[in-house]
Amino acid sequence: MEIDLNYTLEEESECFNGGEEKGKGVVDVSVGSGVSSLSSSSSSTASSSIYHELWHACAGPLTSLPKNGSLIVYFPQGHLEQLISSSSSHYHALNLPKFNLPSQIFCRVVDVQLLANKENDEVYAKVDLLPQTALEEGNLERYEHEEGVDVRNCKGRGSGRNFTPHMFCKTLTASDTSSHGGFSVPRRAAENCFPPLDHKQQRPSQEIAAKDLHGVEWKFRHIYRGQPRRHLLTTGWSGFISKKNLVSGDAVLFLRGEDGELRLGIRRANRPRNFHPDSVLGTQDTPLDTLSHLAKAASTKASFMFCTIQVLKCRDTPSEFVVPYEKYKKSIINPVAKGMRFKMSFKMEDTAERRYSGIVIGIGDLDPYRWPNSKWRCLMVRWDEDIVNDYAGRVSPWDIEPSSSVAHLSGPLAPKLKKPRIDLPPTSFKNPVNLEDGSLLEFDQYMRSFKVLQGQESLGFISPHFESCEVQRASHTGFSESARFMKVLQGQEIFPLASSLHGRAEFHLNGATNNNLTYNMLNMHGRLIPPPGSNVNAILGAPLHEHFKLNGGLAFLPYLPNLQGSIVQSNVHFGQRKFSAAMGDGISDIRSPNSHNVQIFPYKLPGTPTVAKDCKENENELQNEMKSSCKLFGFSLDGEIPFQKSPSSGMTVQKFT
Amino acid sequence: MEIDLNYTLEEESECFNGGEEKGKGVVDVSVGSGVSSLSSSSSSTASSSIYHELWHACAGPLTSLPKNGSLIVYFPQGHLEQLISSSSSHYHALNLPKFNLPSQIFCRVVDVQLLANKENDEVYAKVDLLPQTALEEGNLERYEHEEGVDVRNCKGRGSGRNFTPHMFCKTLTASDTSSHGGFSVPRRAAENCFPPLDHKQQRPSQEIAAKDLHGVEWKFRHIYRGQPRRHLLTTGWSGFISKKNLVSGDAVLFLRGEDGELRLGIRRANRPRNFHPDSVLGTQDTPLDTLSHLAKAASTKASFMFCTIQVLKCRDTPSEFVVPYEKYKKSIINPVAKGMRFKMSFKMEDTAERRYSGIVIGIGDLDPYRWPNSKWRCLMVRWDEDIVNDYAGRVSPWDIEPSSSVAHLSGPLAPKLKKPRIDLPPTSFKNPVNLEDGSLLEFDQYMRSFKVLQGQESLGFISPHFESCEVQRASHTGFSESARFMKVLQGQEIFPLASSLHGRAEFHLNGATNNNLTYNMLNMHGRLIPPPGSNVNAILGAPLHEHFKLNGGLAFLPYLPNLQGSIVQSNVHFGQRKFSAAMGDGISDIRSPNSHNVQIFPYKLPGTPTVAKDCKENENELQNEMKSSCKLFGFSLDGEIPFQKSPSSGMTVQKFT
DNA sequence: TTGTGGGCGAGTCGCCGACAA
DNA sequence: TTGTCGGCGACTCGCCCACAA
Repeated sequence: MEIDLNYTLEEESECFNGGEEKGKGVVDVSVGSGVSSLSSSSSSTASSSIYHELWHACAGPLTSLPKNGSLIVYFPQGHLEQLISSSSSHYHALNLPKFNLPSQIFCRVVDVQLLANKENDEVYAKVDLLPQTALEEGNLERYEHEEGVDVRNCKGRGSGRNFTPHMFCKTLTASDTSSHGGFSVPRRAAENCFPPLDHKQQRPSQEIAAKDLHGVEWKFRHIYRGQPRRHLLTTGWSGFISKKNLVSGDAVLFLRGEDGELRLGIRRANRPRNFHPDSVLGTQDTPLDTLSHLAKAASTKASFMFCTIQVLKCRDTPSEFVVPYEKYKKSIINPVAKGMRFKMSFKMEDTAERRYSGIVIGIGDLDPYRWPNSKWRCLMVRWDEDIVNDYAGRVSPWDIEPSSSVAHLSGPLAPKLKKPRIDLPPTSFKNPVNLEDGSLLEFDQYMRSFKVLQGQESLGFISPHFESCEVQRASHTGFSESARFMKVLQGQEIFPLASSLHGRAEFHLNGATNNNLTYNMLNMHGRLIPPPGSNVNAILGAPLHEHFKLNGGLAFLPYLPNLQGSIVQSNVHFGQRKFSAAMGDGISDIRSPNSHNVQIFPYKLPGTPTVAKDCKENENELQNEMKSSCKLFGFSLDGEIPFQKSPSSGMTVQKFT
Repeated sequence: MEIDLNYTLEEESECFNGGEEKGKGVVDVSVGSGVSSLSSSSSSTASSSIYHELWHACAGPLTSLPKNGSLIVYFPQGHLEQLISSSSSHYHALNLPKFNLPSQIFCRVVDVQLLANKENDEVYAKVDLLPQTALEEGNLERYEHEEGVDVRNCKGRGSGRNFTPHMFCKTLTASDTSSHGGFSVPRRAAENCFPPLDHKQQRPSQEIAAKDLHGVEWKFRHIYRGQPRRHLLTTGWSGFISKKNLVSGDAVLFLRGEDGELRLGIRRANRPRNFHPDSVLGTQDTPLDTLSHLAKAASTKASFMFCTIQVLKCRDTPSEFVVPYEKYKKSIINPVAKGMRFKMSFKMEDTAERRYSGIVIGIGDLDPYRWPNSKWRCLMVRWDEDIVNDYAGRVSPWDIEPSSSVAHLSGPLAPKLKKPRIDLPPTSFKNPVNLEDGSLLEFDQYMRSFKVLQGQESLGFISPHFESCEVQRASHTGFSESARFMKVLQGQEIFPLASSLHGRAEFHLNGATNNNLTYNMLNMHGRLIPPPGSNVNAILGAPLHEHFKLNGGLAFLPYLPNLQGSIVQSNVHFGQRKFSAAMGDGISDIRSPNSHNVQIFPYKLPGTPTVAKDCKENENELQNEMKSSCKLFGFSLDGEIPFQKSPSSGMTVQKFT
């Protein structure tokens, strides 16, 4: 007899989309004696336990959560960093106001809830924190058995070899996700997790039902057929695939509870974030919410504080802004010094643990404007090996274990400085991070060596129009962040002069004819460098006549999607003259780099009243200015500069097509 | 010969979804000599003009825009109000920080751009404003021909009767939007707008192509067939419908330019906003962006300011926060006084204009915390007729025309006060706004009459536990806003004691046994009232044993989706005791009112250390407290109070199912 | 003149075993 | 043991007209 599940599935899907009758939208599994509001009939503790397991299975092996009741140190800065990197890119750290929050807050964890995003099934945790206002750093009595972090490992991933007998997790194949057929269940998995079939029948089949993290029940037809015989999920499967937006490479997992109840979850492949930029907006928490939330809690001295932690599966976005107090304390007791060598271990996706070593090359604030004197990622480090994750440039003191041997910066690095084997000419200098011997240079050392190589120290390189800025710090970190810029340049001729400076970022751009142009860009808060983890699809310093149609004086303004919505002031030194420009929120769409609509309002000299007043004048002046400057610096511009603009809106940068 | 457009349409749709090759994502039609970046071959002015028309056709007849070059007064407060009401409900006015911006800024309009949302084709305008810092109110010379607002009317809507010969607009029928067939083109429309068919053929057909606001070209097969003959769009149509998410009731419009170029636009039916709460998040502008933008502009005294105006089609969400200077000036010169009668005209959807009259019953700040001394909607008014739009309770001085006859409040209203024919007992008092004679009472008058009716002024009504609050204002406005609460109560027994007060909102709840309970609720900023235009799906004052399973002491906490994410502190007077509770961001999902997950942290008395510390204690105390209080006020609770909670997270309110 | 519905051909979905990795 | 493919039945989409409002 064939089982037709189509009708019931139709019902299910309606429920998932907008209905409210079955289950709660958000699963609430309190870690303590919490009641899972999804448990319908069976014992509440058993139900709670299987959800707990399902949640951790979905979260993956890398997830660590603070322990209920433990003392922790909470870093709002890190929290916001995570929120910003995970939420829509409309938010940018630089756009957030300064809230005058303490950079660290001592708290007790009073509740941990395991939740799941209703839109995309992404798991996250909500942690309620109770500030310990009476506690100051250090005068807190040692808490017995203070472990602070509750680590649960999900056993393995990928096909086969699951040591938890009642669970399996399979990475979806192309066949599994195609519209041509169903889901091929691994034999062992079906035998362990699904109810036994009646093998007396010729093609044994049954209906199986499994609830997801939201309590929504999914029904599938489970059949054992084919030659050779195999387990398949057929009817109902394609609906599941499309509703959950699963693609090959994602994984599904099934769990069987003690009572035989089936649960299923999904774990998406590590696709680039913002893959569906609009659908990820459905998250409940925005950086603004969190900030104002915290600010209010702080300003009113509320006894309770709420803090939602989004657990991310992406390895290089650490969610470690809730640090066990003991761990924090240890790192404070043994302060880290510049030049200190250290080790740090990373858990890998495959449950392995890798240890890397490195050296502390500086100590200082990540964001001195908003979070002065913060310990969050205050250590600038250089790794002995290449590391591409978010710990690349900066770590927090509690992340690392100091090594016994303390090296001085001038020691092991000096030899490298003496013989920098850089033989690339500057115009084709594509990747200055990885030098020939695979090592990394201190930034200023690199710069010096570079200048020596160029033999240009007194020539055009530091030309009269170069306004040297107060380099408060020029470190490997800065350099690494510059390298991020460079990574996306795709062969364009540009190299960083200095970056990650407090107050300003300087780029030294290479013109088409090997003449230099100093580009000085800073936003209202004095920082340009995108926050760690963000991708910059920047087009920096494209030669004027090659990539852009020049509609104004500032066609080389970079396209920085991360700055969308922020006000950026750029001061451009062009020849002897200095141009200032304010770039507004005109960058229209992240997903269409070709269609950015940057509005530039040039005002040639300080004091020039307005552009709107009389643009015609400025336009002509700018025209001449441009031409003479270009000539001065060796740009050859064929014919007239196409100088089109609307009279009142300044100028428009358009990509040349 | 049959024309197969499927392939080309496939191409189109790809372009629309993510491609970047064709056209700009956002149409830029500068009002001045701006260049439409969509114009490809034809004369730029003609192309610009037809886009201008298309934009206005899509915007509808109610849209008014500030004129380029004109002087205006800009009200950030109104701007935010509009942004908040149009964007996702994650934002709430009360969550926004105080930015210390001036409530009004004198500006010159330096550019107006007509734009369209890429996600949903919603039209909006971007207006660049240049603050006139030198100008103070009044010392600005009169500007010649200062009209300030550019009103363009889109001719009509709905089927038929279009007076613009080269354009038509048709509301889609069920057949038009079903997957069963194509689009039935009105005869006149096809003849006027589409290229003529070759009627010598038996079934004349052609391919027509039209560009939408984004410059994306849509191709359709246009055929003249059937018995009787009619014009149809077939191949290509269903793709358009599904890509644009059109449903029956929405409208499409076609425009033919001078050169024969076809354009098409859509105008969606006035569905309730937030119909697709997640997809509307795709808008570019968030309240935060705007606020920080403005704050920065103000703090850095930038010469330029950007201001994006989202033009809304919904009639009762005015976008009039950009006011022509002359209009503003007039309203200042002739100040409005309390008691003054006035007229005000509303443009209707059908191009008609209706005039309403009313009386000014008060003058004062809408939001004294953030925008003190603002003229934005500072007039509290009562209308002679029922008005349900956003002007119901408050208008701005420039919205109204003062009538010649100035009436005093005590005059015409006194008779009504003397004989309030209210004969509804308080327990069944469902709708106090519309009294029997259809008129409205002043709030305090209403309250007085009510008390007289009750004969309770010295009894339980103002009971010992009622903590009278500083009623800074009790006006019709306040009352009207309370009425909004009431509108959604659906027969529950509740009436407002006072609301829209500065600093707090008070509700007097009716218990099941006709005993009173004072519920005093305020958020951290001292305001509870939702912003105008928001819908409150509140469940206020539901009798304890009837609608809720009581898991804690505060089961009657209202469900207020608009407060999602905000911290609300509620002080509940229950018997002689006062309970305080902080409600966090636990309300989990707007769309599932049954699944709200309010977390309440009760602290019975000020000074009780924490809940987390030892909940058991408080739990028992609360149990007893609850019981005796209930007894005191005549609630009958059957058996034990089901007192379930997780030990550390306080209490949970669950809807009884 | 135009909205709705039945007829019906073409395309897609999804269940099946064959075959091979 | 299980991923992919061809075969093929069932279903839906969408073009056509009839019919009626």
